Amino acid sequence: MKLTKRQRQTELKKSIIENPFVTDEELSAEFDVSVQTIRLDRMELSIPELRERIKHVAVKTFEDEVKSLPIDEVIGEIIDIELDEKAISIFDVKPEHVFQRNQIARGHHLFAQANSLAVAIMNEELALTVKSELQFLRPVKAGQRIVAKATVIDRQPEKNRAFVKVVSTVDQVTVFIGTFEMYRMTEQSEGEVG
Amino acid sequence: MKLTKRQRQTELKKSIIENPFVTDEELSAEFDVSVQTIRLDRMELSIPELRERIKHVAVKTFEDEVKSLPIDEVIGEIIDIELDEKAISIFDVKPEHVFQRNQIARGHHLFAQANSLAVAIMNEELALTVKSELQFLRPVKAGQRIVAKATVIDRQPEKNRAFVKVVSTVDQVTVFIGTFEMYRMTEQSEGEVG
DNA sequence: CTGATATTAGTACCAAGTGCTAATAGCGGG
DNA sequence: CCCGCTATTAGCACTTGGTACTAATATCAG
Repeated sequence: MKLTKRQRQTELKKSIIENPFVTDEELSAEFDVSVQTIRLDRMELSIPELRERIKHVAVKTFEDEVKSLPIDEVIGEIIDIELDEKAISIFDVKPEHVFQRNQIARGHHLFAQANSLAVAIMNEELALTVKSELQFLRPVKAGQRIVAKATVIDRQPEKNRAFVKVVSTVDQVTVFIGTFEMYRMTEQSEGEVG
Repeated sequence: MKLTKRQRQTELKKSIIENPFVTDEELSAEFDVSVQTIRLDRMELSIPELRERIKHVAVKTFEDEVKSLPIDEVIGEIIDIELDEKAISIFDVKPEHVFQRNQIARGHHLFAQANSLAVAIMNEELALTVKSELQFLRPVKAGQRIVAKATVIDRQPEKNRAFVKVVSTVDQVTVFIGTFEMYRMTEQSEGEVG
């Protein structure tokens, strides 16, 4: 005996999920039934035709790509700054900043907020990050607001260096700590850093 | 005057890149030419038909999904991966990634590439970064291609930890080194990390 | 005015379907 | 053994979004 209708439909579903690019004709060969039977099965299971399945997959990923573009100019909004001393910025975590699977913010957004704040605090035309140590203490989820507070903890003007500590909190709970060794870039030495 | 052939083809290319789901008929309306002209244009530009374009997008993401890791959420493009061992990704630095004043890439892009590669290499549903140490050795400019190589240097399965080292180079010159302490997220402990 | 290029029109054909009708197969109960 | 039911198969017209090809027309430049 070939397979009961029910069994075949179960397997059909699996097959299509596993490989959405399969045609009715290929499925008809796989299950040794007519193409019409496959089509009836798809109808009963509400499985769309090949082209619609492909399109669906494509639209999904296309939208994902559009979403994953961000990280543009300034990350977060600076709400207070005293150059060379301290600065505060806020960053609202939105759906596009988190892992889809568990809604936890991806690390580079926390880093980006902290790092751009460290850059901003430098009273300099431009500053570059040289070294950094980070601790991701607690996961941050979509909908939460991260408050990052940066403080200049050490200055070495002769070496064009400054050290900045950034503590990020959500509802007064520390979620991230980063220390940044910053290089003050003056106009005569644009090329190298290390 | 409508548009020259050349102008139209340039715009056509843009239109299709922006929205690969557009049909020849829609394009013919957009540019006020016949469907045949659109088809000739596509031929000259070697742009495949709608269904092939959609399929291409779908196949791309489907293959990514089959590898079943958050590869679709990686910054940069993964060109080689051996789960739990090593991985390589490339990231092309574009104008939107650099400081306008001196064309140097912002640090968080280098971090994002390295960190997401560290996440991808973990053979795990989801991994989170716990700690990280970074060195920005040389500035990277727009137009350059960063090659990041990640290696798992230590595993502590009992603690759900792994240590990943990422070295990023431009033209064989090391520009960035990062070490990441990663937390393997298993289904029973979803909540806390620190 | 002649040629070359660009554009449009029209036909036949294809893949992978939908939607519909109709025929047939297999089996179980009375 | 026939009735009724479900399952399966077959066939046809039609759809989308094209390809491949031929032929006619438009436009412009020398």
